[in-house]
Parts: sequence; structure tokens; C-alpha cells
Amino acid sequence: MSLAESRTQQDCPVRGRPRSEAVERAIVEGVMKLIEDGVPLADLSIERIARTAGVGKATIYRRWNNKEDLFVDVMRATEPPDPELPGTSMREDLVVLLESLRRRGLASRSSAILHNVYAQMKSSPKIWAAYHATVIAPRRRLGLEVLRRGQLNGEVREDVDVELMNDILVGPMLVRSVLRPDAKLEEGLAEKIVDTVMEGLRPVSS
Amino acid sequence: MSLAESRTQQDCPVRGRPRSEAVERAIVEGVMKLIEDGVPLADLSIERIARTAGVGKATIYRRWNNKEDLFVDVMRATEPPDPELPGTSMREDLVVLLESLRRRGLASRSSAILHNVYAQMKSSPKIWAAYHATVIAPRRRLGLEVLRRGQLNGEVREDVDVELMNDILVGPMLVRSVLRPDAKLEEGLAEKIVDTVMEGLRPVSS
Amino acid sequence: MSLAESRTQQDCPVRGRPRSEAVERAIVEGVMKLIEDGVPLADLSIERIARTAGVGKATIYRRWNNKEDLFVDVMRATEPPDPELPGTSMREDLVVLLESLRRRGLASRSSAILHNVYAQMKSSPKIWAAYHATVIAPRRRLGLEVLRRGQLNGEVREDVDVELMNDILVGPMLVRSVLRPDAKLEEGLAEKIVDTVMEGLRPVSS
Amino acid sequence: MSLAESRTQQDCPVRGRPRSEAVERAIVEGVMKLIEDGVPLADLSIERIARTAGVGKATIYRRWNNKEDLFVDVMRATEPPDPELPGTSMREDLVVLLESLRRRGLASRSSAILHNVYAQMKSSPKIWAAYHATVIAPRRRLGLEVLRRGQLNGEVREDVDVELMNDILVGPMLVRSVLRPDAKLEEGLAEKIVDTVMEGLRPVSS
DNA sequence: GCATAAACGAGACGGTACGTCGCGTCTTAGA
DNA sequence: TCTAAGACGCGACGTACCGTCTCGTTTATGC
Repeated sequence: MSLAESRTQQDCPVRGRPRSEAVERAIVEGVMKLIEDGVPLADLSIERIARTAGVGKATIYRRWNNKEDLFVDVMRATEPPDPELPGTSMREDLVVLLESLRRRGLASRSSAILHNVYAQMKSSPKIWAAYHATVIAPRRRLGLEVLRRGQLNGEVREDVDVELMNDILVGPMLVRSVLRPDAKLEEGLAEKIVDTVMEGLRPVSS
Repeated sequence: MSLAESRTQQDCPVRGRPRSEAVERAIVEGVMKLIEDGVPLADLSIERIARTAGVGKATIYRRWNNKEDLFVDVMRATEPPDPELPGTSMREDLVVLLESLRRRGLASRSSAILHNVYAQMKSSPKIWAAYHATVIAPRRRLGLEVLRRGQLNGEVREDVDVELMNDILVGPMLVRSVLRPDAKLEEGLAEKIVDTVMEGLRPVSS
Repeated sequence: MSLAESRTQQDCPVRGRPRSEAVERAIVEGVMKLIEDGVPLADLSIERIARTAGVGKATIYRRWNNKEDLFVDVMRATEPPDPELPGTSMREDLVVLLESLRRRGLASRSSAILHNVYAQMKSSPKIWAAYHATVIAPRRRLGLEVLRRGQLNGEVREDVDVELMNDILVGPMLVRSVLRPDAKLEEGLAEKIVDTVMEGLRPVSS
Repeated sequence: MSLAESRTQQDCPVRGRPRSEAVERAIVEGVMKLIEDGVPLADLSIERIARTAGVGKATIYRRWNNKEDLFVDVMRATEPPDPELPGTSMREDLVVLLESLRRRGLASRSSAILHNVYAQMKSSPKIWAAYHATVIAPRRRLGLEVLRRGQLNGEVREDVDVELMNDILVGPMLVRSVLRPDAKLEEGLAEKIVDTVMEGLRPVSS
């Protein structure tokens, strides 16, 4: 199921009163407001969402089949755009990619919007898959392409699987931003990871 | 809160009928059985758990304040023990550590016991913290010590933060086993990661 | 609180789906059926009533605040109508009034519907008051009027409080039908009471 | 079941620790205290009684099979003794009997101890029967004897069933004291009832 | 402009689970 | 053997949401 299809669609020859976009916005923004106000995700019942948005329950169910589908749209509304790659060198591109991960990690921790929705999503495999397909996978593909270009340019070893290399580069950042809530994501971390990984841990043979 | 305190404790001078250990086992094993049978975690109500274990609801609430505290104990009961480090060399120790992560990833995926509980835990920060403190942190500390020893032995660079090095080594394995449900965890992956990270990605200057 | 208000009211400008009268009937009749089947009143939990009526618990709580309010409506549904007074003479009117009491006593004992609910109500003062106000008091007022008319007609002594006379007439019948479950309520009892009370217990001075 | 058997008996050759009478008193008096403090009877769980009396639940169950049996003993502890009949004349005896009913009615209304237990008992047929057999029936028998003596003495008509006469005399007082919580039980009511009933309601033929 | 048909708020409806409380039984340690 | 304490299986309590279903009302469009 693609993310785009998460909302229930109304088919072509529209008859009767059309769905109100204002209502749609009210719902999504209502959810955001509640999360921002510190309401635990577990307390976010459809009934409560409807109440806060001043909307009937059926109006929500008409658009999303379940709470998780709704959360996907909420998350999509707050997801930062893909980073622009400078293309000057592989190293620069990798730094930009990792820096975008770092920023998202910081954002998702400070704003609490993403932090909670993110956590919730991991517990529902179906939605996690959707999120993975539309948000994670494209960036991963981006990283793989950058590395493949680096192999052609001779900027990186050719005898190592690009997938492995990608995980070695991206892994540390993801672990810190997703799995370790208290980890520091200091400025310059992206460069530090890229350079350390490129150089290796073996002591410089002097 | 330490994991050991997740269960509600009865204090020292025990009065009245003591709590039955058999009941305790029945509950935890009942939960495992349900998860193994493919019951979605969201469908695991306290009521159902009590029903399967042939136990009153109050008996569960007497021991755990909420579902999550119960899951911590379930998880603890399935967590494999800490790996034994050979101590022959830093490289060997690192490989053993990563291999233990790989095995846990495989187990948690095949048995589905950990897979679900793990996912569920990530959505409840309090419990995640408890799990982190008792399961994640000790292993992390183990890794840091191994690396520090390596620095003293000259097996690894001294000018790099051991925390960063640890994340670079552990990150790829964790990303594959936790965040990417479909990733392959092929045999020999531990060695491959350790060696690649040690060597670095820079092309061999011939 | 009048009996009519025992049900929770929804106020005038009705919004949303209206309450189903069929459901209301199903509940009240379900309770009757259970009592008729000999279920002890103490075993009549709201949960069981809901189960028999094929109804959600909330649907019951939406209409009645507690079990007792529900019982008032059950009782009201089985209460026989006020008797028609012939008006030919005070004696005839009194006999009709007492006869109606006798019949109710027989009914409440045979059908067991009223008998149980009746007993239960006496233990809850609030509900007893409501029942008293709508069922007992009107009939009592009827009796008092009949006696007052009798005083004007010269059919009965003028130097005795009508309330006392009423209790002397009604008391024996009530005692037998309400307080003494095994008492006999033989045919002709009404006339016998009226005539005996009218005549007095003093031996006929011949 | 006679009232005397309401308490579970321990048979003759007593072995082991004997039951503490102090405990027995503590329980019964604890119940009275709770009722006097205005605790609704419905809130008087065995668990709460045990708590207030500082007693284990089993200790209560060892003595009474259920809550109602306990209430019978509580009631028995507050029941006033049978009245002494002067025997000077039937009228005097009847007045004394009714006066004792009047006083009990006043007591049970003012003290609230009996009032509640009384109401509760009526809702449980088994206990009501026990109460009836030990408290009501003896007094009734007393009244019937008095009337029979009156018939022999010529103080009362011989052509009327004594049971009927008794109900006509006792009925008004019972109705006012038991069934009508707000009725007045003024001084001198006993004499008034006896004299009015004896005289009859027929106007004095001048 | 007027009928049509879907959207909309409100809230009733049969369910399921919540977390608590009391039931009557049982199992301890201690008197 | 009794006692206080309290665990135990059970089941009802009254509440909250679930997702579905009427209601009366509103609002675009196509006839």
C-alpha cells in the first residue's frame, strides 16, 4: 500500500456535497496540536480527536480507515523535504545526507510531534512499512547512488558492498537519533562520521 | 527505575499468603505463547492474558502496574545472556560482540516473540528506558571497554572518540536487525563489518 | 423526584440519533422475564440484564442512573390501573378500593414480578419515596375522599380523624399482602374487613 | 432455620484455641457503629466490616454463613424485649401491645440502626422469614391470645375471626411505622386505635 | 430554481477492555 | 484450632472507545 493511498479515495463522477478540505486540515492540525500539548499518544482516541477538531467521528472514518493511516498523514505533513545534493564530491554528498538525518533527529526530539508518532509507528508493522517505503527507502537509494558514483570516481573502495558501506555510514547516525533518546547530536557530527569511516580505525602507520 | 523494580514488590516482613511463583510463570509463559501463536500485540489485552493463563485480572495487576511493565519481564525472560569475550585480541572481542547482536536480531525475527515486544517497547519511553538501562547499556559499556583496551594496545586509533567508534561498529548491525525488518543478516557479517570499519573506505593507495 | 423523571431525559432540541424505543422495551421486558423465571433479585446485575436483552451496558446506563431507577420503570409497567369507584355508597366504594388492594397482593405474589421488586424497593428509600408518591399516595387520597364524603352523608362517624379511619380500613389488607407473605387473601375479605370495621368489635348489646 | 442457628456452631468436644468472644462483640458492634455513622447498608461489605473491626474475613465467615445471617444477630442485639402485659383487661393488654409497636417504630426511625437493617431484611426473603419467626410471630401469638381471652370474657365479639380482629388492630400501627416513613406516631395513638376499632365507624345512633 | 445525493454534527448502538472492588476460599506465620 | 493478613479465581461495577448506524441539516451540482 503506498502512502498516497492511505486516504480512502472517492471515485470519479462526483455527486452530492464534496468533502471539505477545511475539515481535513482541522483534523490533522488538531492531532498535531494535541501532541504538541503533550498528550500521550496512547490517549489520542478517535473520539477525542473528533471532539477537539469539532468534527463527527464518521467524518474521520470516511477519510482514514484507522488511526494509523491518519498518523501517516500527520507524519507526512511534518516530514522535512529531501536534501539537495551539491554533487561536488562524494564526501560532500555523504556529509549532506548525514547532516539531514541529524537535523531530523534533532527536530523529532525537540518538537515531540515526530518523536511520538515515530515511536508509535514502529509498533505497527503495516504503517512502518508504508513509512519505510516512502520516506526511508528513497533516501537509502540516494545514499547508494552516491556511493556507487564514488566507486566509479575512485573516491571509495570497489571491493566493498555499497549496501554495507551505506549502513556503516548511516548506522551511527540512525542509532543515535532513533534508538538512543539521550544521545548527543552535536554539530559537525556528520563530517566526523564520514571522515572517520573513510579513514578507518587502524592506527596510522608511521 | 531499574528493571528489577518493574514488578511491584511486597516488602520484607511477609504477612498473609505469599504470592504464588507458579502463577507468575503461568502469566509470563501465557503471554509468550500468545505472541508465538501470532496474536498481534495490540490484541493482547490484560483480560485476554488473564483468560489464557487461567488467572484473575487482579492477580496480574497485583504484580505489574501496567501492560508495559509486564512486557519488560516477558522480554527479560527471553533475552539471551551476555556473550563471553575471548580476550585474545580486540578484533576477536568486537566480532564476538557483533555476532551476539546478529544472533539476537535473527532470533527476534524468527521467533516473533522479541520482534513484537521490542517494537511495542519503543513506543513507550518509560519502558524503553528501563530496557535500555538493563540490556542495552551494559553491552554498550562492554564495547567501550574493549575499544579502550584496544587503544592501550595500539590496536586502534587513539585520536578518535571511543563512543563514536563504538557507534560506527555497532550501528550497521543494529540498523539491520532493528530498523530494517527485511535486511539480511548473513553469516560472517560480524567479521565483515569489523574488518571493513577497521580498514576504512578509502581506496587502497597502490 | 417524580416517577416520570426516573429516566434520564434528553432535552428538547433533539440532536443526533434518537434513542430507540424498541431497545427500551427489550430491557424492561427482559428484566420481567428474568424475574418471572425465578432469578433472585440479588443476581440481577446490570451486566446480566444487558446480556439477556441483547443490549450494551452503556445503553442501559444512558437511560437509568442506577438499578433502582430501572426497577421503578419495571414496576410501573406492571402496576394495575386505579380502580373505578361505583359511587353508589361509601361502603361500596370502600369495598372496591380494598378489593383492588387484595387483587394486587395476589398478583404480586403469584407472578413474583412485583413481589420481588416491591421488597427490593423498600430497602432503597429514594425509590420507595418515588413509588409512594406516584402509586401509594393517589390511592390513599382516594380513600380519604371517600371517607370524607361518607362523613357528609352521615354514613360514618364525624368525630374520628379520616386518616385514622383510612389506616384502620386499609391497614389489615396491606399487612396481609405486603408484610406477611404467607397470609391468606381469601375472596370476600374486602367486604369482611369493611363490615367488621364499620360495626366495631364490641359485642352486640342484646 | 431458626434465628438461634444463624450462627455456625462448633460442636461439643472443643479442641484447639477457642473462639474469642471479644472478637464476636467487636464485629457486631463494628457493624452498629458503621450504620450509626450513616454508612449506607449497600456499602457494608464483609471486607469493610472486617477492616473496621480489625478482624480477618475468615473469622467472620467462621461465625456467619453470609452477610444476612450477621445482620440478623445485629438486629437481635437491638431488638427491645417483649412487653409485659398487665392482664387487668383485654383493652389494657391491647393498648400495651400496640404501644410497644409504636415505640419500636419511633426507635427504628430515629436511631437509623434498625431502620436500615429492617429495610434490608425485607428484601431478602430467607432472612425476613427468620426475623418473622422470632420477632413478629411471637408478638402476633400474644395478640391472638389476648383476643381469645377477650372473647371468653365477653369483652369482644365472638362471631369474628380473631386473626382478622388482630390485623384490624395491629394493621394501622404497622402501616404507619413500617410502610409510611413520614407518618406521625403521636402519643396516645395506641389507645385511639383500640377504642376506635372497638367502637366501630358507624355513626352513633342517637 | 429545484431536486438530488453526498457530506456533515451529533449521538445512539452492540461490543470489548479498562482498572477497581467485593465475593468466598485458600494458604501462610504466629498465638 | 483460631487469628490476622492477604493471595487467589471469579465476576460485576461504571467508564471510555471502538466502528457502525441513524437522525436532521447543509451544500454543491445537474436537470
